Amino acid sequence: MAISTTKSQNKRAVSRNVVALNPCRVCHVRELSVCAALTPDELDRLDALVTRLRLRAGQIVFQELDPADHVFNVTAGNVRLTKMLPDGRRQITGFLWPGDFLGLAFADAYAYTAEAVTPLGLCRFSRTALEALFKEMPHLERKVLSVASNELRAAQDQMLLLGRKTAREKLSSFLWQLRQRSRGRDDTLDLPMNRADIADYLGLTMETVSRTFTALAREGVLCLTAANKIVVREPGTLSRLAL
Amino acid sequence: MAISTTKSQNKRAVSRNVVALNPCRVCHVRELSVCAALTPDELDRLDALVTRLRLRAGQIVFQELDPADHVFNVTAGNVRLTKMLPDGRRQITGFLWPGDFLGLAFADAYAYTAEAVTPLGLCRFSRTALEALFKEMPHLERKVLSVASNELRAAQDQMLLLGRKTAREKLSSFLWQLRQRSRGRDDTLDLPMNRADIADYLGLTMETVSRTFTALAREGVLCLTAANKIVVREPGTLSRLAL
DNA sequence: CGTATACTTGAATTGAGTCAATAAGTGTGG
DNA sequence: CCACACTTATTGACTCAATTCAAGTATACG
Repeated sequence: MAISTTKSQNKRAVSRNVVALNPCRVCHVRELSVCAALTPDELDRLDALVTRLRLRAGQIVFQELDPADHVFNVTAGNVRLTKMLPDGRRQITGFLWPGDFLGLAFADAYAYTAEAVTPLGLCRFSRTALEALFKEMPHLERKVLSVASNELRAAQDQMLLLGRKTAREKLSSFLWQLRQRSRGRDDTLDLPMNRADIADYLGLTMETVSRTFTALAREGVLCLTAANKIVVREPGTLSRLAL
Repeated sequence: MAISTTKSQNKRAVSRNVVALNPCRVCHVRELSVCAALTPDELDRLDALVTRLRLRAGQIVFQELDPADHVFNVTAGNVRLTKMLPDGRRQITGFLWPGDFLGLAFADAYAYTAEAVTPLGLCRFSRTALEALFKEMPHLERKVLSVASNELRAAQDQMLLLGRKTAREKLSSFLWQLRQRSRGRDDTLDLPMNRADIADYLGLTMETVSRTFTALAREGVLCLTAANKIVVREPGTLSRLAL
């Protein structure tokens, strides 16, 4: 009778005298996510509600205007959030990373489409179950409010970028943002998304993104060791360009 | 002994057997604001915490990076929320109207500057007092979360606008948005803000905004009866242009 | 009624986009 | 392991939407 650590909705794991590990307890992104607000016992409650999903790159988590029935936590991989105009012009409003919360929209329908940029791991919760949990765990609701408030701040920064920065400033800001997030590995950035995604995030074209990469590399600020691998050679210059 | 309806922190008004009106009870924007979530008794509690402020056009409510000690409700007039780059380039991330909530940022500092566009009426609450109220009135916290979620949706729409729409589409979207908000008066829009504000909201220059107004008027979509008074002549065309 | 402010219009410039051609990866099957 | 197809990224030449700079023209205000 081996202890399962990967299957969800494991009844045994929630029984009060089992010290052993339900998946939520050993979750490696817990401290990065809304779940950081929960006690071990509360995590057991949550574990009973979760459905774990795996998606391949390019698959859709949900589409704009779908009924907003679920919320998610990203456990692995990256998500892009996109909005489209009727003629196909696309804006990416954000990229998500492991630990990020997805589906925050207390409305009937999602306001954007969420797609897997890379192979993806997700924890899915029904909205109604989460809202029921809010009643018993006000600190969880507080945590979600603080997530919303952070997203709002990020959205305002992005409006400044989209409305007022040049192509070079936009790309520098983007790279600087990535560098801040992946505090750890020296100065090598891995870009999980392609040029078109970066362009649609920054309000540019793929060609302009490519040209700007080349220009920054020519000037010695960056070094492109591969299309998706970037070494920041002059962090100071990059941060100055990012404003 | 006349009943005061304008002075705040009126002890008499909160005593439980006074039927008469504390300012919150007769507030004409209550149903538009977070206060709509509160019962009359709860409004009395709130009334005891509020400071009412009047500002002149151009005055600053708070600045980016100020400690975020207060939250506000707009009771009259309009607010602009701005972010600046070091060299003075400005992005307006939103305009507020009577009933709107201001200061949503569960961080130490405000993420943007808030300025009066017109003469302004505000209700001010200390953040700590509000957060204490959350503990007793979870429906108030829920309401604030729903406000945050609406702002997030608006921010995403604005990112799509800034990143992907043309000048003509931007201005049409802006006017359409105003028309939706002021559902009521036929098709006359009053613009409280000047051309520079509109430009900084849409990621354009004043000149481009002005030229685009002229073009839309020349084509018969609009009529500019005064610089700040616009009659929408062809709402269908405008909505199509707005995408 | 003059002066400041806000808005409009014109002419010239330019940053980023479009269209088109290569180049560099990436994977597949022989 | 290589040849082929396919996708993704880069580069070049040209275009254009929006900006910049510079007058003008309303509008408001003491």
